[in-house]
Amino acid sequence: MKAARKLCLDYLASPTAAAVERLAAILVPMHVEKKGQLLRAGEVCDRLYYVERGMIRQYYYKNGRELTEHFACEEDVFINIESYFLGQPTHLMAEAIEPSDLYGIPRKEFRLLMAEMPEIGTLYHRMLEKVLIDLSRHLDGFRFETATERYQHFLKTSPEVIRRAPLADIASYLLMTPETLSRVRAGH
Amino acid sequence: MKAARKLCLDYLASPTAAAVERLAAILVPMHVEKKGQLLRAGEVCDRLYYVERGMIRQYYYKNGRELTEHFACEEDVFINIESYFLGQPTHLMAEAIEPSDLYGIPRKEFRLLMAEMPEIGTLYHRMLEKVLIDLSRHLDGFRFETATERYQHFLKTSPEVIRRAPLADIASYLLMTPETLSRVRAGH
DNA sequence: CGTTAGTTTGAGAGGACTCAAAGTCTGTGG
DNA sequence: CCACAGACTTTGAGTCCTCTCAAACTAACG
Repeated sequence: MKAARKLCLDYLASPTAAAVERLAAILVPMHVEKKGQLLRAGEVCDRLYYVERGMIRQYYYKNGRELTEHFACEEDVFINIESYFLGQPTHLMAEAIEPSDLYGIPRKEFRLLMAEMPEIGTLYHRMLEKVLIDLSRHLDGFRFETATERYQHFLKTSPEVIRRAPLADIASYLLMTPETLSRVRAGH
Repeated sequence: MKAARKLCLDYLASPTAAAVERLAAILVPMHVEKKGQLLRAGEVCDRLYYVERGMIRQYYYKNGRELTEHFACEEDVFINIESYFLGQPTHLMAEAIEPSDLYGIPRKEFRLLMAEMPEIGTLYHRMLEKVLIDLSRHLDGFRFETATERYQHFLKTSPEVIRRAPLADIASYLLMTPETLSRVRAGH
């Protein structure tokens, strides 16, 4: 209930009590230990996630290399974009970097709620819009920036992740090797 | 009317006649000549765009360099993400690469329609979902790929753009200099 | 048909990669 | 509570890709 209210407040100017209540009713609380897998390759992700506590890392494999695609911290919503939208088996996995408490929002129930309450439809719009903004800013940070600039920029926008996530994960997220990140960090 | 129907069919399994009609009523037809500016820096973009004919390029300046962020061709929807969602003046501009016919979907009218017809809400969801999928695939194409690989991949997924857009625009879209793209294309 | 924008080619410099090895941290079991 | 094994991070050397700067070439448009 508390999580549902927080979620609504994050995305709606003045959520109604009814919306909060109905949303709370479909939220699925989850707990994952450190290094626990939330989602494995090949599974279909039929829920959206809201992080209440901890930190989640979405990652996948490419040419035998593990690449981190996204970090989600407290109060973040994260989505397995292709799998959730298209209902396809995912190549994107998710694991907890820290012990984490999450809520899942099941796709089907969420859709039904939207059809019933336009307010929930708006909530979903806003979530997607935020994800889009974040993604497009992240992409912008890659355009003609050096490894040092990418790191500095990320340090400014997400100091929490820098502090709490393993270097190798941050490195692949910032499109560089762990060696390069280590040197960048040392100021070489 | 024809455009509204096409748009609905692109995103909804079986759009109702009412939805098509109401959508058609708010569409704003536009024509832009080659090199014509659709949107200038500092303006607020309060509409979504649907391309009926031609090709549009979204771009911005970074460190004195012009960077192409997105190409939109026939039947594509494109959005000025930050400006449209946040109502802020944009740094992202848009110009026509070819003479183009577009339709604008004004934000306010679109929102009102959504509140009235859940079907239109779904239309909007689907549009955002598609933009997200495209963006996330585009980003994936940048992770640890060489200039040659980025080009080959883009050639496969968007041969039309390669054929019709200027080399310099494609180059910045693919995160390389025009010189590098020229060499890549020549197979050096 | 000339002027200008766009594309190609060349040479040299530098950032980031790879492979390799040393050093440091962390957690588990004795 | 300490010691050791494995994971993580740092440092080093050499290579290669892509950048920059520069100039030649080509195409497009008035």
